[in-house]
Amino acid sequence: MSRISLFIVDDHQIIIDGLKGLFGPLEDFIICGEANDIESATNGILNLKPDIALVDIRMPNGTEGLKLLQWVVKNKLDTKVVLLSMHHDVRIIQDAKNWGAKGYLLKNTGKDELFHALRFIVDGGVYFYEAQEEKHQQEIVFTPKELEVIRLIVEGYSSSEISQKLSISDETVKVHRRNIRNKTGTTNTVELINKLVELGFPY
Amino acid sequence: MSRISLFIVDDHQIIIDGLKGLFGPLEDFIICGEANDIESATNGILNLKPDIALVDIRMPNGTEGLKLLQWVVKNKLDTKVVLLSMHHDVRIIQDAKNWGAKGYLLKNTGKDELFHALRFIVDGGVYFYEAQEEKHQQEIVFTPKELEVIRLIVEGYSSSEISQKLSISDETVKVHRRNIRNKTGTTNTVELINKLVELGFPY
DNA sequence: ATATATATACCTACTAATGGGTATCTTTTG
DNA sequence: CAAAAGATACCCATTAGTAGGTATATATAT
Repeated sequence: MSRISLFIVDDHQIIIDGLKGLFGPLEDFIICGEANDIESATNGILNLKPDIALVDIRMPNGTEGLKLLQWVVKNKLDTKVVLLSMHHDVRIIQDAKNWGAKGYLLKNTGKDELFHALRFIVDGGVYFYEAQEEKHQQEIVFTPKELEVIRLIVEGYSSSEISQKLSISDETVKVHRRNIRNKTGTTNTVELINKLVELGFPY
Repeated sequence: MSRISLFIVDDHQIIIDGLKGLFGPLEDFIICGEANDIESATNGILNLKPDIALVDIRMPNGTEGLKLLQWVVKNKLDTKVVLLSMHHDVRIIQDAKNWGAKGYLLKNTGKDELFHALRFIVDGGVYFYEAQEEKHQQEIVFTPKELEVIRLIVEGYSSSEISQKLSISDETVKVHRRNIRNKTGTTNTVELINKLVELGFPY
């Protein structure tokens, strides 16, 4: 049986180098390529046809890891995409599952769990990190419309701008903002943004 | 000559594992310990007396790496502290230099530069990353008062709260805010925060 | 089917923020 | 010394955000 070929995509070179060091001593893995951005990644994956692409979700321009995932799926490539993230983000995990990712791992995952997950995925499994009921802070659930509003708030748009983009009244936007503040226990937009970061939201 | 002992502090286990993999094959380095938080780090450094502590600046509660640096310096330990960061942040680099750090490296530094820097530091040098005149966006310089105001803005305080904390008029705070917005080319607080993140500011 | 959740939109009232202006005082720099 | 930069504080006007209310329609779930 041939070695499992890995392609690593991360904008932080030190993580790529670190993963190389991690996988170097292993008999059953080989890192066949790497990329620091999406364009290089698509080229590399097309040419090298790796078994697995290990992709950092958060890159300079938002969740580009998801875009790469979508590209792989749309092009019907055999490469299995495994996403790496700093945070446990239920929404992104759901998106990733829906788009056909084979795994979602946190960057503070230990190497043994990483190896286990990748071998499991190559054998046809999927491996998604699930928070183990750390319900000391009960999960905040936003409605779909609230999520749309949140994404525009964090971009810096005002309520009237958001109302235009969503084709609703600015009064409605204000209601959504109020509900979002109440759900998050915050009293102004900056506090809200800090809370969202704390929840691992913007990545 | 004995091997250079390294102690790694990072809240992301995968980076620790990655660095272990990186240094594993090297004859002249040995990783003698690791920690995911400040308390474990102080214990480990006290007991193991490593030559170098490689410390992630940004941890869950702000720039804790700087706190660890200060602790090492205040306790007059022989361990040399080298800071790792995601961003090139002139203010933090200056703080780090003032507090006696021996180095400041970006996480997207390649492994060869990392090795070179650490050997250089062990030999008595210092190694601070300097942006190589990427003056396509000219550096934004904030006055000391503006920096105080910025740090309170990003915490979520209103102008009147900031005025109380700084014992100045809220009208003066508004002036500082206006000047800060003008310097950064932003028109509201959320845009400002996004700009600051882009500049690598809050870490 | 009735209750719940979601989305919509309005109301009032108040506070905060933004974008201008002028002016004074101090410190630093040439 | 004169000029520039920094910090202070006020003026004006307008927009934006916060905090509460009611109300309606629709879809979802018990």
